[in-house]
Amino acid sequence: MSKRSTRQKRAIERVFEAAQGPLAARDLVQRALALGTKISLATVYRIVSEGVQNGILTVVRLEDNVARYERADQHHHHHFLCERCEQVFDIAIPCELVAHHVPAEFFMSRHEITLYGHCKECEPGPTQRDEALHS
Amino acid sequence: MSKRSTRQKRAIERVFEAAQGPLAARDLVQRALALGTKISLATVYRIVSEGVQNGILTVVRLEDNVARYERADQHHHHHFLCERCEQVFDIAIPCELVAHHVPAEFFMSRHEITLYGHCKECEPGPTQRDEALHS
DNA sequence: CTAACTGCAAAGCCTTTGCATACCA
DNA sequence: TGGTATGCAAAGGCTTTGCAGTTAG
Repeated sequence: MSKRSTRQKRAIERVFEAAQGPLAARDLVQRALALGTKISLATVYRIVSEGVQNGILTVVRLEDNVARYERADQHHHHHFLCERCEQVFDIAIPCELVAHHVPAEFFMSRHEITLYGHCKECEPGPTQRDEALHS
Repeated sequence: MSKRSTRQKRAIERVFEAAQGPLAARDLVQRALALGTKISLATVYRIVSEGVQNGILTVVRLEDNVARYERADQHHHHHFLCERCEQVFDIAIPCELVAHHVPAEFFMSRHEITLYGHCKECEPGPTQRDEALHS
């Protein structure tokens, strides 16, 4: 459990409050910095790991292989990854029927639905990954 | 494109033919070895990368942060990750309605549905991760 | 004051890559 | 034989951890 309230923890809390979707460790560092609080990646990882253990945060892992974190106190939702700007957005999809189609030999504790594509701001074109490859 | 047929490539092909679900790089090495073909991790990664580029294979990334690969010539399906034995199983779930619930500001190119839980062989108990932590 | 926390740098895991060797055609 | 493919080891990206210095209470 968290014993002390520090500048860094308060900054991360504020960042999560303002967030529209799950955030990666480096996003958290940048946004904390934007709020005027310097914080290291190591500390971010320590804070979010504790948050996950406490059940305050959940981890979201999509295909791009970076862990993102979001507050656990939201109602159930799903995620959309824009493959151009690499942002993740929260999305709601009815999913009651998922549970009804699990074969009998499996015991499901939870599910994830993830959509991939691009968002409104991102016109069709090269992905950020492509850009990086050619720079 | 693949220019030559080598022992290693043939072994990996055979492994994929026998597979029941997506396989991680280290699984591919082990199973090729079980078929009597020695192969390095580097070569496995090169072979599957090429397969993905050619559209012969697809990548499956779940929450445990390892890339798994499977043949692309299967009809659409989803995945179940047993959090105990860390095996991934193919599963079919009707998903037509997913497309109907995408907000207008997103353009979806594909989706993933992933189930987490445990399989029949794995009784409830500590996960493999837990075991590793306490050994 | 002192236990908890932070930052830095090093290490770990998965994956990719450079380079010398092996091998298919 | 010539060029492709492989294996090893080193490097890269994300995440974790050890340790010394900092800070909350």
